[in-house]
Amino acid sequence: MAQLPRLAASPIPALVSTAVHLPKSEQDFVHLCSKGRLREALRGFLPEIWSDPNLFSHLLNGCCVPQQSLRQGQQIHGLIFAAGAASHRFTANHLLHMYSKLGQNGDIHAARKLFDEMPERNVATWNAMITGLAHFELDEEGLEFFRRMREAGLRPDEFGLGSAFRCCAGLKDIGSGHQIHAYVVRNGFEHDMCVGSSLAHMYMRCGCLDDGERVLKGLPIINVVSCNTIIAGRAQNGDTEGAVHHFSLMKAVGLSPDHVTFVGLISACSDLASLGQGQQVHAEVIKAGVDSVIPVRSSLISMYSKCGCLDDSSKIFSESDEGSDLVVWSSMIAAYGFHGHGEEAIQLFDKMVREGNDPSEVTFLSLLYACSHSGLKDKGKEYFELMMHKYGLKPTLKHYTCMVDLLGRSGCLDEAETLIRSMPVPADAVIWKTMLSACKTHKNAQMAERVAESVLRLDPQDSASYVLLSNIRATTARWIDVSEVRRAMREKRVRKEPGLSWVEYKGQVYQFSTGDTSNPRQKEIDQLLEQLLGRMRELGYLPDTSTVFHDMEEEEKETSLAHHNEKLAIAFAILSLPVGVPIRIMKNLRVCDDCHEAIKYISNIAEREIVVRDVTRFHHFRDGECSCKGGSYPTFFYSNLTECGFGERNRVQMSISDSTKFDHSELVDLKADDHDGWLALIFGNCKAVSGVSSDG
DNA sequence: CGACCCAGAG
Repeated sequence: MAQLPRLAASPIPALVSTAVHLPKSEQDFVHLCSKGRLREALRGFLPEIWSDPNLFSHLLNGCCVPQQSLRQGQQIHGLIFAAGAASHRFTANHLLHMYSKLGQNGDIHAARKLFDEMPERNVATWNAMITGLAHFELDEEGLEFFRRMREAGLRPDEFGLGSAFRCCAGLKDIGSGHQIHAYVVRNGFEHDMCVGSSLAHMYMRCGCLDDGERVLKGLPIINVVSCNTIIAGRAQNGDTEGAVHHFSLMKAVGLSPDHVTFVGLISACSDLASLGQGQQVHAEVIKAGVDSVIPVRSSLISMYSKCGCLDDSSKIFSESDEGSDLVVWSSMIAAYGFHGHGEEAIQLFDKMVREGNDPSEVTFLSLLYACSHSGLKDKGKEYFELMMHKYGLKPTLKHYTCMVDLLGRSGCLDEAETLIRSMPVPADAVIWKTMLSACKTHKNAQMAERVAESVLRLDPQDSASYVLLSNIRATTARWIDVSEVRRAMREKRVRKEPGLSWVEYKGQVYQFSTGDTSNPRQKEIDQLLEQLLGRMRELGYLPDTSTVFHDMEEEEKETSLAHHNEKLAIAFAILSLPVGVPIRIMKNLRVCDDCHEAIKYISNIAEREIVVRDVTRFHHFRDGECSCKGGSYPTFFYSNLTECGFGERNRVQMSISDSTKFDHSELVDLKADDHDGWLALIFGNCKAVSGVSSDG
């Protein structure tokens, strides 16, 4: 609980010492407050403030402008307390709102305490409390308060309704959403822009895109917020094309996109790992002048990292003048983790703490993830302790899963299992699956069998567990048990999601599925794979058939493995992409163990850099090593712009270089509205640009 | 007092 500052007789020296401008009128006072310049506001109005409690509301609003500290809000609270105005309902509502709205800096416990102690509550009181709970993602409690408010005989207005929908959205609780929607219709709030937008947002968050868009169509006008709702909604539901389409639509009707628009678009681009698209949007961001807005920055950092351009992430991070924003730090820590740069993630974390920022539980999650994926077991354990004991943060199931991953990966299987059994939250299927993959890595069949059963208790559809159980039992010749597993699979109608890989070539995306032979260059692909396989075997490669059902013939198993979708995609890429361009593959599942091993060999034999982005992370293969086992890693440079950004008809002289391999010039056209070209310039990879020449 | 947006395990 936040402590009130001691103040007694002398009023808050810290707040009044450095005033430079004295407000003369109440209007001045309000203006200064609204800009967050509270010291100056107070300095000129100190006498009056004691007798006019209404002035406090302006001060409290001033506490909520971005970049204000909780400390300052507490000081104002102290002042109000000293003035005896804390129980004034109007002021108290503002106070509640201040604690609720300071974002990460807020103090929802303080808000809650105030709420509980308030002698009388009106609709605004409840609204402020529900808004605060929604703000802190305490969605369940938020809805609970909404219900209590109605039980108390109060009629929720448009303010409370918006927050209630936000809670439903957070919980993906479409049931409550429907109920509150009915209340909205009955009470004539359906044409309110704010209610409508948050209602539409709720539907879209729950996956009901059409319902959401219908609500927005029923609103009296189209504005930036309603467009943003659609764009973000489509983006979150995987409809990147639709999001981009609505973006051009809103521009066509003359609405200027704001930073929220871009945040939605940028996340859409990282979901698709579509670098070219992301760069275009980045250029638009710069044009719109919102590139220094914090949420935009953090989503850009994340987008570039997810598209494989860690360098660009760190460039954006280092350009942040106020690198002090927690989310920006966390995004960068996560970006390092995503690429297996655990040491850098730790260094950044330490730096962040040294500069006086308190990490959140999300920061710790990213950090633990980074430790786990870089094999930094002891560091991970150290930070887990730090999180609980120094920062008093209660680990969530996600943190425990990270720790199980960390311990399991490094072979401490017993310790990992003990952690699952002793943690204060109930285990879910995911944490047992994590445990299972550790058992597999460290070849502990006995434990794996037990763990696989735990997984299946919680997720009867998990095909990997069935395959594993069946194979373990087959190796110990327990044939009766094997048929039992098969029967269970049939009964539960377990189906495996088919694995897919994608490669981008000349602006087109090629898709590959295992055993697929529909590619026009299939003959060449097969030949190349055969050649590669022969060479791989000479170098010591052995197919790993442990993930394939035991009852196939050995030869059949190997043929199946040899035509896994990722291998097909890589063969196609080797045939198509020019030498020196990194091969970038995207996958819908995790890269399988055999392919992971095989790609190491291929990177060596074909002398290619291969970057595989699977559902969880990046694998950078180079010279027979993968970054995820602590090896070296390549970085992306704009040398591959020709492949993923520039059209073929555009030409300008630019020379591209990096510190390692590439140093060459090429011709591309840089027109005034050539966003990619700008980006190359902005990122400084382009050393020189000569005059624009015509096509050909 | 308000809608839309940023970091996140496997």
